[in-house]
Amino acid sequence: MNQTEEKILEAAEKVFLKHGYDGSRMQAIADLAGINKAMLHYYFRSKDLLFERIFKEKFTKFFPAIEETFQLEMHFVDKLCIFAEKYIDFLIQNPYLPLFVLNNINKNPDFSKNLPLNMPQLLLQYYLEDVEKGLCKMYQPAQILITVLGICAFPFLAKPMMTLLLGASDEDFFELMQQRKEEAKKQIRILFEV
Amino acid sequence: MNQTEEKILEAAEKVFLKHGYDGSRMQAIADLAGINKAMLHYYFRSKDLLFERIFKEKFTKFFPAIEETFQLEMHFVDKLCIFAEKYIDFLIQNPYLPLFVLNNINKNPDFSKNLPLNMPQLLLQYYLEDVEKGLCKMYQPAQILITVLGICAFPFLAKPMMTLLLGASDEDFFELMQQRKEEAKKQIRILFEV
DNA sequence: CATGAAATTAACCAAACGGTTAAACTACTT
DNA sequence: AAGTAGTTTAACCGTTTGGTTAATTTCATG
Repeated sequence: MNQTEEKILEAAEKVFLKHGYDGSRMQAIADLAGINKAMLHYYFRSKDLLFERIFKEKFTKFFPAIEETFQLEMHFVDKLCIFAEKYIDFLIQNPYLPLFVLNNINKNPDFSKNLPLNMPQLLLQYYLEDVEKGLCKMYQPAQILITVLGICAFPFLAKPMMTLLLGASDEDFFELMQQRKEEAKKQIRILFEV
Repeated sequence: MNQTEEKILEAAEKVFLKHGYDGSRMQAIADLAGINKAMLHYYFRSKDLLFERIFKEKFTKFFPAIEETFQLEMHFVDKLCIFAEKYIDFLIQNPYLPLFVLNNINKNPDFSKNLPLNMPQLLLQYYLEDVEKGLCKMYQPAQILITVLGICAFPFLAKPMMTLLLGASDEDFFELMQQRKEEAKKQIRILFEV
């Protein structure tokens, strides 16, 4: 890929993730990329299209491919624990992803509707298999998704709040999330194991 | 309070909650209030001040006063269950509150820092009392806050996502949150009861 | 009913915004 | 060295934005 194009995408990602669509300025992206504003339009035509480019990628990453983990031969609960740990690890490196994605699903649900997304159905499918075998406690499918995603992603949605409440630095939060991995697995076992 | 002032505040609340600070237009607020745009500045001077007025109120509501509930003579877990039910009931009527508040804590942490807020310390204080008495499982204080708030508030942060995932209507989501109250209490008991 | 302060409006303003244009620069081909 | 297509820039454009102004309306008080 073109070097300039890459610089633009890197800058756009940072600016959009931090300020959201409405709060982002094309000039700010250009400045961060160290190029002229006209280049943004030369490569991506419009703010909308540049944003879509970034959002699609982030949306996909926020709902990760889970086949690899969930095809393993083990109990669903164990798969969930592996997933949780990996997912939290990923979010530690992308702490602003959840708030960004949720905001833009909220703002433009019709656009998000057209993006490919099979993670939730897949997760529920594997879940129900184990429930039928009596290997996993029964909950309503919707509650499963809320609970699992909430355990993993909520801390990151609430990161600024936690910083406020606990006066925690970025390093403190990082440490907290390291511990959260164990906490998440513990909770998942308590909630789902028969 | 002045009738016009009230109309402005009602309109501003709706517009700001839906579109956020950056996505909101003073003209849109004026239109919704059915008045001239200059009136906004006549009563509130600037967009910033009008927004602050709304945000302060929403921030306070998002971290509700919990003394009343937690001063009751019962186990902490039972208090938590009462709190969770009341809080979810409140959020059912204010579903966009969590995303709004979290976004603006994130955007302007310094401003939020100056707002009064004792709910978290209070909650932890009551928690630790019961832990010492051996009436409640031991967790790290920070994890308590994340877990409890996450159980209650995450579904509302994820509302647009859930709508996307499950194709749920507003009524479906309302029904889901009614059930969530029982789910939340169940989870709290499983997680905290000795 | 006169009057003056408060409330309300239409018209306006400067700055910021996303986007365009035409010219200039770069690098490769012949 | 001339030509050419792709890249980059400075300057510009029309619109939108938050905010202001001066004039008008409203209304309680003497």
